[in-house]
Amino acid sequence: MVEYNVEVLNHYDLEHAFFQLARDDPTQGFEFDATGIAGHPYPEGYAADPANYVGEETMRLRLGSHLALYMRHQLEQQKGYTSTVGIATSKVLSKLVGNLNKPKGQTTLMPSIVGGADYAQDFMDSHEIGKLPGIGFKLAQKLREFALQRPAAFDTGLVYGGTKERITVAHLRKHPEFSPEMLEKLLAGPGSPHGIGRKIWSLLNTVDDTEVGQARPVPRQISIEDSYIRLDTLAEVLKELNVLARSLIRRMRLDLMENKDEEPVEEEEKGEVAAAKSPPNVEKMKWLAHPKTLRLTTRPRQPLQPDGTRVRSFKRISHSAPLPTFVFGITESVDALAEKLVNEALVGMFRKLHPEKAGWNLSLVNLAVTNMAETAGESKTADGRDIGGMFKRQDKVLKEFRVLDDGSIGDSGEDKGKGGDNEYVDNGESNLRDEDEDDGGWDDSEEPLDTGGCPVCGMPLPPFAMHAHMRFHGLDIT
DNA sequence: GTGGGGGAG
DNA sequence: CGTTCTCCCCCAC
Repeated sequence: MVEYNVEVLNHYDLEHAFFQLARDDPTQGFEFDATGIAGHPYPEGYAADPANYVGEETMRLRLGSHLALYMRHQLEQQKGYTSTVGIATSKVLSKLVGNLNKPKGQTTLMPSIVGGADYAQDFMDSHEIGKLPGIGFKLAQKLREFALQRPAAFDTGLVYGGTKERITVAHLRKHPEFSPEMLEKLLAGPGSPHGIGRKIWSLLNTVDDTEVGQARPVPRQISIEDSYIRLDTLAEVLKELNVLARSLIRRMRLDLMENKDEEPVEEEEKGEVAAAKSPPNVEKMKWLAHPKTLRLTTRPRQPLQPDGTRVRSFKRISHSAPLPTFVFGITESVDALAEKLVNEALVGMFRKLHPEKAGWNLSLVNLAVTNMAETAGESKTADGRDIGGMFKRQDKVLKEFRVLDDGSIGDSGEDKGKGGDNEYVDNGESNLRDEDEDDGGWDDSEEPLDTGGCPVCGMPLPPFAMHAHMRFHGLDIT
């Protein structure tokens, strides 16, 4: 999963981008370059009428769609990854519409504009409750029980997920007692997030103010686990702990180290190749983060019932301890470090978890390191070049270059230029540059764009708006 | 900081 | 499809 910092688009950036897309995108409706548009159909002629063409939300969604297309294109060109994207007014809605065209597609949930209809809500209403992100098996069962006024049956024999009942969001919302307070009573319990009732109520009403977070340079934890048909002797456990510890230390070296001068270990370098040649370039490698805590988790198998059946349990128990610092040693072999870790830490931890000499039988063992103390001096985010950067490099140009607008294009409510003639003021620079033949007009170079101007008219443009802008010039570059 | 619950992919 | 493995966040103590 790749996260981009889309939130860095500020209003000033958006105002310009809206304007570009508004006039450059001649399709003005459902057929702009997304693979899917979900929404009530526009009435005949609606999209062609300039009066209907200025909603900020619509503009933002169009911008988002173009940006998504651009990002997917870049991701595939530069990294070879295909991807699926959803574009909507919130994270949850984006995620849900993203399901409509996959793989290798994108779908935009357009705002409801027709006769007060609320497509987002209709869309939300149509989902089975357990399909919503954030509502897992446990919450879904409670909600189904509430809707049905009886325990929700689920496919016996199937251990996971499956339900016979289909309770939709609409079903729940229409329930006479449906309210934040009621949901709080139903769903709150020890350990559950505070205000979960209101949160779920909002979610079902398409209200979701979850922020887009920054991608982290290193994970919060690294864990290795294995499951077992039968694991009930200490000797076997020690052997498995050794296997897991070796694997964990290799993972730590792979994910938490980087070459001092070069950039982090390349993806292709990870995997077996790099693992095989550890410790690699001992002198050049340094830790990006030092986990402080070691955690051992097991999942004991339930004892047999009197009737001979076994209750399947997924409850885990764990014990944590400070991570011995010798595991960061890079001159010693992985095998030696693992052996030491088992003897000096894990055996003791295991005894805490399972004091009895026998009688237990483990179905799973997990080994994790957590509490990363990140090494200072690293950039805090994992992003390479963020989206904001594409705009910021153009700031100087854009500032001399205010789009003068009569207000019909998106109402920002802040410092609009005066005048009403929709005129661009050329800054005098012409920014002709070479185009690759096959990139659809997008700049695939690693270099920051120059001013990113249109080769025809010189107008500064964010790269992902270039494609639409060329169509505006009547040049078919697809 | 530790231990457990719930969830996502 | 169901299962396994990994990772995430939240909370009480």
